[in-house]
Amino acid sequence: MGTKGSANRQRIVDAADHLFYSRGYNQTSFSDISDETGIPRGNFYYYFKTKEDILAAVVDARVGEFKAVLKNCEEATSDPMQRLHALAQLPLQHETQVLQYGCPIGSLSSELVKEQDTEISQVRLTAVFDLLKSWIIEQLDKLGQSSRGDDIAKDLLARMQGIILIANVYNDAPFLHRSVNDLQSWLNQTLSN
Amino acid sequence: MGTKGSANRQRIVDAADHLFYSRGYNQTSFSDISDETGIPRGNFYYYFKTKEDILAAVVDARVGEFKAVLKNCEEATSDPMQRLHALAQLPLQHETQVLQYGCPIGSLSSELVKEQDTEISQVRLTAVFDLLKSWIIEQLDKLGQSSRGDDIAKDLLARMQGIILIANVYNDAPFLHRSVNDLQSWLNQTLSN
DNA sequence: TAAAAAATAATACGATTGTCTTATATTTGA
DNA sequence: TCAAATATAAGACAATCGTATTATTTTTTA
Repeated sequence: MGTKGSANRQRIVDAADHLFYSRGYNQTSFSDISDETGIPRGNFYYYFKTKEDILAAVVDARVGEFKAVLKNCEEATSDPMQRLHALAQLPLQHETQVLQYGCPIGSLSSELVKEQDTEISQVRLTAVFDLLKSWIIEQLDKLGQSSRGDDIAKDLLARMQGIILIANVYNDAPFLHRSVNDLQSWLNQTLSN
Repeated sequence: MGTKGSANRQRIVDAADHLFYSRGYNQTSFSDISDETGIPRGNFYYYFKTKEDILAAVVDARVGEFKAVLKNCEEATSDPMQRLHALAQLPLQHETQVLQYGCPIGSLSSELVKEQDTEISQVRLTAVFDLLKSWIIEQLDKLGQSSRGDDIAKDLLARMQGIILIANVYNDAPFLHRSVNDLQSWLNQTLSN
């Protein structure tokens, strides 16, 4: 798998990424990915031994995507507070998708956490959450909140997840906007101590 | 379907309820329900025309379950504030299941909201959420919060969902307890105005 | 108690699932 | 340039899916 062929592999991952998000992991079949990429279904085995291997590649891809997003946040401003605000506002930048499909991390996680018998690595499952959490803690450290860092980070993630879930289920754009706004007030209030 | 037979129908719904919660709707097959009930797989058609009909019955059952829970809250105390606190504490009463499988409403909703092509009634999807929301609004009315009722109700639901999702994904009991506690502080603070 | 209705059992159906194999084409390196 | 490695294509595989049908038993009702 040297120079070529990586292209097709990437196309599979891209299609799977999109389909896992819009339809869910279990509801996405090899045929679906085949239809979207034009690559024959039976050919996937050359790139991935199992469907879970595709999932692992998709999770890795999302980790990469979010790393890029966070890097953007870091380059936009050096103020940790503004960075956290940027993160909180992230759902608004993907409003249409969030309202339609929810959070790409949260919805996938809540689907995969139910797969008890299969061998979906728990490490992989929370990989994106872990990335976000440690980044948040980094910012909080700079704000002198190192003692409460872990708790506040989890709180922020939980709030974002709850907001997105309700906004998604009810397809409620006004709620999403108002709640993100409230979330920012909460950030200001919580971090002013 | 007079006197008898309702028993088997109910057993199917009960098994499906449990399996949809622990494995998810799409990951639960007729064979799974058959294994759990002992009722032959091919026999389900007698009681339900399609799998979605079973889902509808399960959603109806959960609506019934939550109505009973809310009735309990009402009988325990007549104070709307204490009732809301009881609701916020509900996840702790089902701690083990919540940590393992998440919220029976939230996880199912976030799974079903991705089924765009099929004809899963959106009304049914949010039935339990709607029930909870209107009950919360009722309590808020009595607290003189009728103007902000809808917003606060959604906020409470969103917060609970976010807490449960993070607690579930990380299987984090301490976070669940702390967050429910924080949620109650928030209730007191929000409703003291 | 006999006919009608309801319930149960068991099996079959076509379609689709993820996986795997084989055959052909393309690219690479000596 | 020619063998070796890589990539692509296409189809077959058993298993399982939700659904449907038929036959038998049980219950109800007149």
